[in-house]
Parts: sequence; C-alpha cells; structure tokens
Amino acid sequence: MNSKQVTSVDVARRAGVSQSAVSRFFTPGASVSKKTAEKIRIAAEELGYRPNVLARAMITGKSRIIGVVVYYFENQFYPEAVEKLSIALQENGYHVLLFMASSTIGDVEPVIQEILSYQVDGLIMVSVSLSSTLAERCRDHGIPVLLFNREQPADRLRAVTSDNYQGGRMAAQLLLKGEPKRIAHLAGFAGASTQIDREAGFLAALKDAGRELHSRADGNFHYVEASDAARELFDVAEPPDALFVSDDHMAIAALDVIRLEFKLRVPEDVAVVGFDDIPQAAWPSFNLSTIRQPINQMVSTAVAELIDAIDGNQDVRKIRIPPVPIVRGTTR
Amino acid sequence: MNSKQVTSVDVARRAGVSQSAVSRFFTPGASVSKKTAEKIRIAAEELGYRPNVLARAMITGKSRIIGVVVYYFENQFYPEAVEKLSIALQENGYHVLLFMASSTIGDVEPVIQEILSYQVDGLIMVSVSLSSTLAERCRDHGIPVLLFNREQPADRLRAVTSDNYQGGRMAAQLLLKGEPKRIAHLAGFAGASTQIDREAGFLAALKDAGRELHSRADGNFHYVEASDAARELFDVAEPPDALFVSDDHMAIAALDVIRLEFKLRVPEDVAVVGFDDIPQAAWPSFNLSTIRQPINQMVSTAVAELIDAIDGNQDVRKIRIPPVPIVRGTTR
DNA sequence: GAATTTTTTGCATTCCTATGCAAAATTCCT
DNA sequence: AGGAATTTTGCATAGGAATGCAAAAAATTC
Repeated sequence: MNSKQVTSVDVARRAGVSQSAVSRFFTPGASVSKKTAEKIRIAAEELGYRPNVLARAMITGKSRIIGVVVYYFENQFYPEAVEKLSIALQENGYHVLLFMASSTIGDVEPVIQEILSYQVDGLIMVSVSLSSTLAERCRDHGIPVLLFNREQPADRLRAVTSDNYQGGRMAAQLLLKGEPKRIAHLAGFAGASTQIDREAGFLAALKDAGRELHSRADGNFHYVEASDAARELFDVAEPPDALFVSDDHMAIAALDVIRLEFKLRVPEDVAVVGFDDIPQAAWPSFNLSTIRQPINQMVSTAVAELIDAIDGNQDVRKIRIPPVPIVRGTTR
Repeated sequence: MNSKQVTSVDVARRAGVSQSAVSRFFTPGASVSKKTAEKIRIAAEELGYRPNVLARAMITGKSRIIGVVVYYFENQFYPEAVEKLSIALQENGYHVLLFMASSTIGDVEPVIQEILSYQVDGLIMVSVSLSSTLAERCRDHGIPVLLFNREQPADRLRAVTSDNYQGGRMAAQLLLKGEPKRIAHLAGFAGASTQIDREAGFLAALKDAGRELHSRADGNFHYVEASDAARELFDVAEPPDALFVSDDHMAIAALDVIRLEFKLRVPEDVAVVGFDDIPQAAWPSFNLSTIRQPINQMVSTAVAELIDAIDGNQDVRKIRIPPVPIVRGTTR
C-alpha cells in the first residue's frame, strides 16, 4: 500500500528535534551536535528517510542532475563514453538524465528545452551539436554546456575532444609506412568537427609526403552506409590499396566488404586504419589498426571541466587530448 | 551573466494575469480562455519560460523520471535496450535517469537509495536483480519496479523477458538439425534467470532427443572470460562439434577462438548458436545463427507495463515474449 | 563562578508550481 | 432582457527541505 512519503518533519518529530536540525544533519558541513546527530540518525534509519532531492534542488537551485544528450548507441564508442561519463559523474555526486537525440531527427531544440525544464546543473552533448540559439539560452540559464567528442568553432562552448587533426596525420603515417599506391578515405558525416579535423589532418600529412587522395566516399558514420561506401570505393578497375576510415565502426563494415565481398587480403592488398579504438577493433576477427581516442582521459577531463564550470569557473576551454596510434593487423 | 530563473510569476506579471492562469496554461486539460492563453503564450515565449519540472514534481508527486539501472554496456544488447527504452519513455513524456551498477560491484543497494531520493515514478532494472529488502522498500514508496531481461521467481516483481526456456529449446533444435556428435554449452552468469532458463530449455530439448551434454564451461557473460571458456572447451582430444552460447556477445568471442586459434571451420567442424541477435551477430564476419530476443516488442511491452503500473494497476505480471530462431551461417 | 566566546538549535521564510474554493465573467436558454 | 448554468479567474495554500537570524545551550577563559 502506498504509504505516505517520509519527510524531514517526520524524522524531526520522532527524534524530538526541529526540522532544521534534520536538514542540517543531511547537509554536509552543517553544525549539529553529536547527541542530536545520533538521535536523527536513528530516527531516519527507522523511518527509512532520505532527503528529497527535488525539494532540496528547489531551495539550493542545484539539482545535481547532468543532462547527457547522445545521438545514438550504434557505434560502441558512445555507450562506452556514456557508461564512463555516468560512472565518473556518479562518483562526484551527480546523476545522468539521458536523452537520445536520434528520435528527433536533426532537431535537438525540443530535447534541450525539456532538459532545461529539469533544472539540470550542466549539459554534456556527446557528438551532438547545439544551435547558437540554444547555446545562448543555456548561457542565459547559467547552465554550463560541454561538447564531448565534437567542437563548434564559432561558438564559445566548452569542448573535450581528442586532437583529431593530429589523429588524421597519424592515420596517414600508418598507411604511408606500407608504401601504398592508391590512398582512399571513407568519410563520416560531413557536418561533424571530428570528420572535418580528421580528414584535414589526413590530407595534410599526405600532402607533406607529396601524395594525393585517390578516392573518397561517404559513410556518414553509419554501418550500412559505410558498407555501401566501401563497395563504391572498391568496385572500380584500380581499387585503393590503403584506406583511412573515419571511425572504427565504419572501418569494420568496410573490412567485411573488402574481405568477404571483394576477396581482397588485408593488409596485403589493402591496408586499413580506423579511428576510436572501440572494443570491437581489438576482436581477433578484425584486429584493426586504429587511432585510439583515450576515452578514459577524455571522460575524466570532461567531468572535471564541467564540474569546474558548475562551480563557477567562467573560462571556456576547448581541450584536445592527444590520440594514440594502435598498430594491429590491418596495416603493413 | 547568470540571469535569474524565469518563473510562472514573471510570466503572469508580463501577461497581466495571475500565476494560476499561467500554471493552468501549462497543465494539459486545465481551463483557460483563448484570450488569456494567447497572452500567456506570448509572454512565456518572450521570457523563454518553461515550467520547472522539479517544482511541479513536488506538488503532484510525479517527477516523470524513470530510473534505469543497467549493469554494463559491454554487450551491445544493453545499449540497444537502453536506447530504445529511453526513446519509448520520452515519447510518453518520461525521462530516464541512468545508473550504471557495474561500478558498485554487486551491491545495488546504495544506487537504489539514490534513485529513490530522486522521487522517480518508476524503476527499470535491466538485467540487474534487486534484493527483497529493496523491492519491499520500493513497494513502500509506491514505486513500481520492472525487471527487464531478468526475472526473480520468489519476488512479486513485474518482469519482461523473452521466453528464455523456449529459446533454449530452439537453440537445441538448431544444433540438433546438424546431427552433432558432441554438444557443448558455454554458459553465462549462473545467478541470472536468463542463463538458468536458457540452459534448462536447452538441456530439456537435448533430453527429449535422447542426447546428453558433452561439455560445459562458464563465460559469465563477459568477452574475455568467454574466450577462456571456449579455449577450455576446445583444448581437448575430442572437442565439441556443436556449441550453444548463452549470448551473442560471448558467442562472438567463442567464434574467434574456434576459428582463429583452433583453426576449426564453422559450421563444418563446429556449429555455433548464440542468443539475443545483437547487431554484430549479423555482421558478415560472424554471420551468427542465433535466437533473437524481439527487443522492440520487449521494450514496448515493458514501457506499457510500467506506465500502467504507475497509473495504478496493481497486477504484477511476468511477461515472456516468444523468441525467434535466426538461421545464419554458423549452423549446418 | 561569572563573563565571554562559540556552538547548537528552532523559528520563520523561501524556492516554484498546482489546485481547491469561491468570486467574477461569460454563455446559454426561454 | 433576465436569470440559470457554465466557464474562467484569482486567492491562498501546500509540497519538502535549506538557510538567515536570533535565542538558547555549551564550552572556554580568567
């Protein structure tokens, strides 16, 4: 039976103290004597009392909720990021209100609106961009926003990414080592800063080496589209013998097409490099050479940065963590 | 600069109406005249006002937050489930407060405590069990709990699973069709109802066919442990030629060990059947025959059931969705 | 032991919105 | 048009915990 909610007043009554005392007992750093503290502890325990976070949030203006917006979970990089963000935030006394943006195609506006109505203390956008309007509205509300694995050059928004430009360069170096003849790129969503930076770094490194891109196709960061893009790249007279794919998720799709449909050997006929180092990249079937995004470091940096911002730090920094080339079996 | 929070009073003042009118405007089904509604709409828009969900929750006792507890995201089944649950709940006006239980090893007690202090309207436990004490406490608080992909026979808790026993039988049938000589089982965490039921169904079907289990090893639903378990099973004089793995995530680990380490052909030397039908099972590299858990149906059922419970339905049902055998390339 | 400082405690108020109730305004009907 | 029925509106209060302020209690000092 739906028994009534236990409140601080109930605890106070039972412990023979005032409601304020109970409140203070549950507020770290507040002053309560040992004797009353003990009485309250017992009474609270007996009644199974826990402070109502919502009521507390109303007074303090701090909900200790962080809104996390993520586009999709198809690419394992995202669940992993969310899992780790969630754990790190939990350890800091915050909790994650999760929003999937994939349902509202392209338009995060209403999603953000809803999040804001929950009085979140902060907002983490995982590979999702924010219109300037919304960013401004968040600023008006005093809610710090942090972009994770995405940047927006124009806007003054905190961001934590890996150094995708350098990562692109590293990918090129891995491939160039195999002395390829025809170098191709399988790209992700063109609107993503990650894509733009990775490709820019990749092309710059090719140029430095006096090389040019042989071909290019678009996989839009989706498995199926990446498979099609791979077919497009390889269904030609002279297919590439080196391929940089903008993320591992698509690289795996490409690998399967290359090996199973085109019967090419990897890395002998084609070398492949991905990006992210998702768990599947290390699976023996793929054994994919890739550029690792140091996800643990990215997460801890992001959480530290966001909490810092919540605590009032006005500095807006864009932090780029250096990626790490991981050489496995798909490069020569 | 951190401008003050916009409240219904501000909107009321600007629109020249009372605060109650503003509140009513944002309460579906409340009575407001067209004229005032329009004034409020404009004022609210100009100020960028949205009702404070937390304050609303205090009055109504409904936070429209659902706590979702999930153990880990390593197995893609879980992110997929959480993504779909989240979208379905969003569509019903609820939002997901996400809790990762893996950090607090084995003990969800403190996690649940925290969740309860958020006054969640309901709780979905994704493959996580709940002590009787906690279940009772939730009942005391009047918070409906739903187990997703897990059952607890003893406790009166709502649960949505697939029919794992039938699924186990189906797996056996798939393997038996190949007329195997030695049938093995790679099991998951022994404390999970899914494991218990799948294995029971599998063994029952073997018995019906007059067959016995050749060998068995434990993978605990983890990739690395599953690889080890596969090595244990196959590093013998007469290894199995048919293997039922309790989930796809482990089945993929096993496949890689079988093919790449033991150089056995699948399905010629060994047939393999998994469970879940996670996206990776369909990847060409694996092309894994499996027993599909109809995740969309499970999710929509779970959400409907939970919302029903929140709306007051006291019936506690355990719903089992029929699984579907998916024949791909790892069975004969 | 008295006087002073420090700590603890309770009172009253605040946060923001929803809602029962009664008054005011509008609509309806003859 | 006039009264009844209905709708709309505002007032006042509630929901649960935190906090400034002042009073009470305890600790400290001489």
